[in-house]
Amino acid sequence: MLGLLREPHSGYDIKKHFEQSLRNFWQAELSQIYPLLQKMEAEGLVRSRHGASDIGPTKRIYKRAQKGTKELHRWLEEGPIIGKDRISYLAQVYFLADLDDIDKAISYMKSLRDEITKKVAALEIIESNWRSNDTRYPNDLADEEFYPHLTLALGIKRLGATGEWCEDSLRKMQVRRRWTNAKRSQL
Amino acid sequence: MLGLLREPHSGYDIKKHFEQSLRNFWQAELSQIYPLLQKMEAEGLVRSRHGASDIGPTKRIYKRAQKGTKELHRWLEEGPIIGKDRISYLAQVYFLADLDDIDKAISYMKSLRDEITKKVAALEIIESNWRSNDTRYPNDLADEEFYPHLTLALGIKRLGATGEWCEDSLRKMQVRRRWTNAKRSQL
DNA sequence: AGCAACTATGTCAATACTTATATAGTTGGA
DNA sequence: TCCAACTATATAAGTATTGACATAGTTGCT
Repeated sequence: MLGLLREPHSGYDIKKHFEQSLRNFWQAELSQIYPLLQKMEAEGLVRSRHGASDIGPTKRIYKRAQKGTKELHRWLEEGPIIGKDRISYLAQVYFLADLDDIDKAISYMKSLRDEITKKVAALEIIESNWRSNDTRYPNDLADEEFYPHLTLALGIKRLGATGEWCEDSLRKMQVRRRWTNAKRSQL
Repeated sequence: MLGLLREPHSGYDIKKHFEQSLRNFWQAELSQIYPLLQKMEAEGLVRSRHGASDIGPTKRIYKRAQKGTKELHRWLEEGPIIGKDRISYLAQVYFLADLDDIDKAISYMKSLRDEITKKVAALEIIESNWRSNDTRYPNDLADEEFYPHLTLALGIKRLGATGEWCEDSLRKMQVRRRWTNAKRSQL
């Protein structure tokens, strides 16, 4: 949130950023955003002012204070935070054997593949819009776009790899099913 | 945890599983594990008994109850949980421009690359041990090993892709630095 | 004997996060 | 006119998670 508040934003705006560009690696609900903004203001990390809205109630616009910028830079200069990734569906794959039903496991993997395929397609559309909207692409992107674009590229690359892994796993699972059935009919 | 408790384990054992096989996609602290085991026992999802330890205090051994198995299967049959992934370092990359210092950004990316390289190496060692310890590899793995092995394979594949992306990004950043410096000296 | 490292269980306080709920104005369509 | 969808802020209750601390036995090294 400190990163986003280099530019002035309302809580509602911030939520939109989480739903759009940040969703590949982080998410937050409004009910987490609003109290956190208040807390950060109390700590002097951000400052707020009122802003009119074209529509709906008055906005409260937050912007990072000098102290907030310091804190953000401190965090960035600590170096990469690794080993805290969380991928929920892998926890499910890990225990798929428990179902004791390879057909259920295969349909799980198929729906995972389908979801991944959808997400890759969605990200590729975002990327192609980026290319066409910005004639300077790719070498002359502004700083504020360069790094977000890198994270998008990784998102696409990782999802692509994950999709391949799904196909690969499905093949292995199907071999396994045939093999298990053959073994069973020998009894 | 319900997945792990198909076999009897103590809280301490479970922590070790999180540190070993599960660490690529989930983690948990002992201070989360112990209270959760108690809660799950109160809910009838797991049962516990006492077990002697070769060393240290008496263990409390938990095992999944029928109700816990039902709950696990319900969760697995809900289908893949997607869009809740969390990758902390990408949040940092996204805001690297804020540092306003491409050299700092480049060293960030270099240390990210180094960490990724280390992790790939570590996972590859685990994978090669798997191959050599199990002569039946890869077609005849037991069910309980087949799916964990799939998640390991994805971990390696994704980290590999991430490593490539780091190199790629570093190249782009270095081009960018030269370009920015050239522009500056024109002034 | 002392100490570090490891096994083992647990609590407490604080922070992070989710889900449900309340409020209220605007826009556009049926 | 009503209703759905969207803009906009906020709180309450509950769950998840982390980090610090407390306790205690064992092993191996110095």
